[in-house]
Amino acid sequence: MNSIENSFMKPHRSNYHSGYLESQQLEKVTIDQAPINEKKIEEVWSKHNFDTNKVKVENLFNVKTTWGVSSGEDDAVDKNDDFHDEDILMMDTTKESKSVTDPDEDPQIAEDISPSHHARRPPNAFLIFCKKHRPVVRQRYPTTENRGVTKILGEWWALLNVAEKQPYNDLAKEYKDAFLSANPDFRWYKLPAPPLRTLTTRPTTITSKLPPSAAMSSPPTLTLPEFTPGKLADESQLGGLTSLMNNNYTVSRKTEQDSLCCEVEDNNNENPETEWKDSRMEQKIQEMFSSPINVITKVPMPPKPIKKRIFEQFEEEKTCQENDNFTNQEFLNKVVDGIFASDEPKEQRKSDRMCKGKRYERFMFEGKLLGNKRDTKLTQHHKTGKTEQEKPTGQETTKLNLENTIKRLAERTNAKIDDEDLKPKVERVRTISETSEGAKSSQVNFNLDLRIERLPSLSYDDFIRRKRDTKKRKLRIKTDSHKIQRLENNKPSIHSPPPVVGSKKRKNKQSIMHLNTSEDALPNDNALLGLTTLATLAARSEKM
DNA sequence: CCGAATGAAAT
DNA sequence: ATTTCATTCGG
Repeated sequence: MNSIENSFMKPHRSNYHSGYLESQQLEKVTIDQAPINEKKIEEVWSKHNFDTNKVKVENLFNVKTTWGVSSGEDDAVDKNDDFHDEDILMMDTTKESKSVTDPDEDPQIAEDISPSHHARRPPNAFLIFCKKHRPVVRQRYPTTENRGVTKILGEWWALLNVAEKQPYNDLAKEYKDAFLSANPDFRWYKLPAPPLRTLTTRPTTITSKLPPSAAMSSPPTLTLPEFTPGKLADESQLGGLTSLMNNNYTVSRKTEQDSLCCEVEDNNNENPETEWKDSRMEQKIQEMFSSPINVITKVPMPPKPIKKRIFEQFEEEKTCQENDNFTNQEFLNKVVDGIFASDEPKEQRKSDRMCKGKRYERFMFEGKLLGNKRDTKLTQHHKTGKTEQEKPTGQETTKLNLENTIKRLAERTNAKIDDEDLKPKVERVRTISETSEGAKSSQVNFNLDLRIERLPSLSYDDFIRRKRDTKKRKLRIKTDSHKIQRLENNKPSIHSPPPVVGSKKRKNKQSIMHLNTSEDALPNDNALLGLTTLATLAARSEKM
C-alpha cells in the first residue's frame, strides 16, 4: 500500500497542478456526463473476466510512482492523495467493479493500466544519494537554499570513492532493473523526439494559419509528411501504439483535412474545462463539415487483411465511445454487426470522421506524447496543449471494449479470428507487464525509501575533510609535484581523485577536465589506485 | 516554474 | 555531443 500510495503521480508540486490535476478534474466531470460507460465496461469485465493477475501486477507497477516518499521530506507528495486511499481500497476489494467504473476518473487506476508511460524515471545513484543526504546537508546549512544544498551534495558525491558510491549505484541499478522489468513499456522520453525539436525546425506551414498553440501541437501529431518529413515521431516513443498504427491506423493517410481537424481539436482541448462541451459540439460540426472531403481522401485503403481492418475499426469505435453518447456496447455491437453484414466503406468513413479528434488524442496518449507532471512543462515548450482528460479513459475503456468486441467478433465469426492473433495486439496497447513480471514485481515493490534509509550514511565531516585534503593536495601539487603522502590515518582515506563529473563537466568540461586529469589524477594515484581496485573488486564480488 | 547537482538513456 | 528528466524546494 505504501508503495501505491506514493506512487501515482505525485505531483511535483507546481508542475502537476498546472496541468495534470486540472485535467483530472475534467475527467471527473466528463465521466459524470457519461456514466453509461461504466455499465458497459463492467459487463465486459465480468464477462470477459480479466485475469486478476494482470490487475494485480499493474497495481504493483504503481511503483512507478516516484520513488520514495512518505519519509520526512516529501510530505508534499502525500498531499495529493485525496482519492487514492479510497480508490485503492475499492480496487482491492472489488477490483472488477471498481476498475471498471471509471478508469478515467481515477487517474490512479488509469495509471495502472498504462503505468509505464507515466512512470517516472528511476533515480540514479546520485539522486538516491541526494535523497538520503540532503537533509544532512540542510541541517548543516539551514539557511542555504536547496540549490546550494544540491551543489554541496554534488561536491560530496564527487569526493566519494567507488566503494562508498557502490551501495548507491547498486541500489540504483537494482531499482532500475526491477522498475524496467515491471514497466517494459517505459520510455525515458515521453515526448516524441524531443531532443530534435530545435525549434527552428518547428514547421508552421499549414499550421501558421491556426493559433500558435494549435500550430505547435501539430508537430507531435502525425505530422503530415509535408510538414516535417524528418521529424515524425520516432517509433520508440510511440511504443505500443506503434504496432497498432502499423496494423490498424492509416495514419499515413492523413490528409490535410485531418490534420486541420486535429489541430483544431487540440486547440479546443487546450482549455478543456471551459470548452469541453463545446469541443464536442465542434467536433460534430467539423465532422459534418469535413465529411465530404474526408470521404474522398479516406477512400484508399483497399487491401488490408480483414482482421486488421476490423481491428482498426474497433480502434475507432472505442475511441469514439469514450466521448460520444453512444453506448459502448451498442456502438460496438453495431459496428461488429455492421462489419460482418457488409464491408460498408461508408460506415467506416463515418466512424472515422467522427473520431478524428479523439483518435488524435488517443494517439497522442498512447504514443506517450502525453506524460505526467513533466508533460506540463514540455507541453508548454511544445505548446502541445492536449487534453489529457480522456486519455486515461481511453486506455481503460478502450482496452476493455476492445477485448470484448474481439470476443464478440470471434463468436460471430465462428472463431474465425484466433485470439492469439488479436490478443497480442491488444496487450501491446497497454503493458505486457504480467507476462514475466510476476516474480519481479515483488522486487519492484520493494520500498525504495526503506532501502535508501538502510543505506550507509556517510559522514559529512568526512566529506569536509576530504574537501580540505583535496585542496591541500592540489595546492601541493601545484607547488611541487613531489610525492603526496596523504594521511591515511583518516579513515579509508581512499578518496579517489575527484573525478570531474556532472554539470561541472558540462559547463566547461574541457578546462576542468584538463585540470583534473592532468594534475590531480596522476600524481597521488598509487595508494589510491590500490584501494580503488580493491573497492572495485569488492563491488564486483558482491554483485556476483 | 527555474535551477543546482549527476547520471542514464536517447537522439 | 547534446538533450531529457529523475529528486528537492526556495526564490
